[in-house]
Amino acid sequence: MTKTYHQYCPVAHALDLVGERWSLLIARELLHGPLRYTDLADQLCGVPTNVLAARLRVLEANGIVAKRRLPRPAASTVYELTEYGRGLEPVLFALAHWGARSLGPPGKDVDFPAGWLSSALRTAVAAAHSDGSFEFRVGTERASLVDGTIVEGGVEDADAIVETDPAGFYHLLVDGRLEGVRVEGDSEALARLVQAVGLTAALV
Amino acid sequence: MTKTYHQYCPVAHALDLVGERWSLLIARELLHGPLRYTDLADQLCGVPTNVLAARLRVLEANGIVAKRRLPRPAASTVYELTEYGRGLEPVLFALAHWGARSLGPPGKDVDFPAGWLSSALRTAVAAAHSDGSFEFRVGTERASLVDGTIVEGGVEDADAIVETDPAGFYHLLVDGRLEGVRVEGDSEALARLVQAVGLTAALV
DNA sequence: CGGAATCCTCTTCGATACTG
DNA sequence: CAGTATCGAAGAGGATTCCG
Repeated sequence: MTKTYHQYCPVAHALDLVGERWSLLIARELLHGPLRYTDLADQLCGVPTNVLAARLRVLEANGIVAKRRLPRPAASTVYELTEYGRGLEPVLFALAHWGARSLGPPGKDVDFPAGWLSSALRTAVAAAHSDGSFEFRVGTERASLVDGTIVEGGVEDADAIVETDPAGFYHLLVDGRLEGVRVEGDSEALARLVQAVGLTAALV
Repeated sequence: MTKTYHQYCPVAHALDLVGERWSLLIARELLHGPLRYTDLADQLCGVPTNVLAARLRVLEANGIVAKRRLPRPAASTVYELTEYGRGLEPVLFALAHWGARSLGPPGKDVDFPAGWLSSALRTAVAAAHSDGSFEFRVGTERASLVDGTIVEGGVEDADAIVETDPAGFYHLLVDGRLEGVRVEGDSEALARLVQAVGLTAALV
């Protein structure tokens, strides 16, 4: 790395490692699991190929990302986070919590990738401790929260089933607003969940 | 801002706001309180003045920083974080926790600004809940931790008094190592504190 | 086809000098 | 004190090309 802040400070040092453009978004993608170079480039959607290659090189040199050659028959290489790299999860959660407030609800033109709901749910409730089971239905997506852990798809005997659209889901978890949200079952449990998430966003 | 990631994602949006070089370090400085332009430039130590001006302009436009003209007799302007800007604290704490691990202990050549110890202590125990009172003595610095809140200077009847140098302080809180650390009083309470901090670093 | 390296343009950065 | 102006160097963005 040629450009460093030259400060003895953990924040400055962290930014020396992952503060360059695209680096944290690469980490965000790799948190979901290993990815090939091309898939990474696709999902980041807009990163120049030379920049992606340069970032991966630096991240690998700093022990944040590891390059692994798949055994057989795949015959391709994947990039994955090291243990230290996975330590970026709370950083990304904190950024997401902070950014969500000013992001605003999604417009109708936003198209979400498959599986977005469970990711969004995981990010939202990351630091909140919640009891009970909840099933969320947004568009064709299904994801559930069972005693604090995320489950893809529905769940039997959920305490509450929450059905809404992406904008309603946003308002529910970011503002605590229930407009456009249909709740079946224990709406008080949901209210407690929302409050826990909201408190987290405010406190943590 | 002319350069955005164009993604509907809270992380990408957060980085659109504070992902540019120097922005988060500006926020870090302003977390301690309002600062004048020149003091900000001094403490960031190396930021080009045009870049600092540009960052402040963007941060202000996005409601993260506010510019305020001091009433009298000071006749100068200060920059301070808005409420939304103060929401970056957990982001900076998360970055600091993550960065500390690979930062390594300070060398003898590092010179710390006055008051660094209480800041470092606050960052280290940010998310840990701790009981008891501890007084830390590092060089000429004194800072204390009383039932989870930071106090500048010493404290009476501390459960434990911890005396060490900056490198020992680093190892104590980052690695949980006690080499070069002298403890008077309840060393078990200190061990619990260190464990809480370490768990936090690993989990959160 | 996956995984880049190259070329080119444009913007930004860093350093210094200068001004209301 | 609080910035703006200037300028060379570095990095980003976009398209294309190359290699196994």
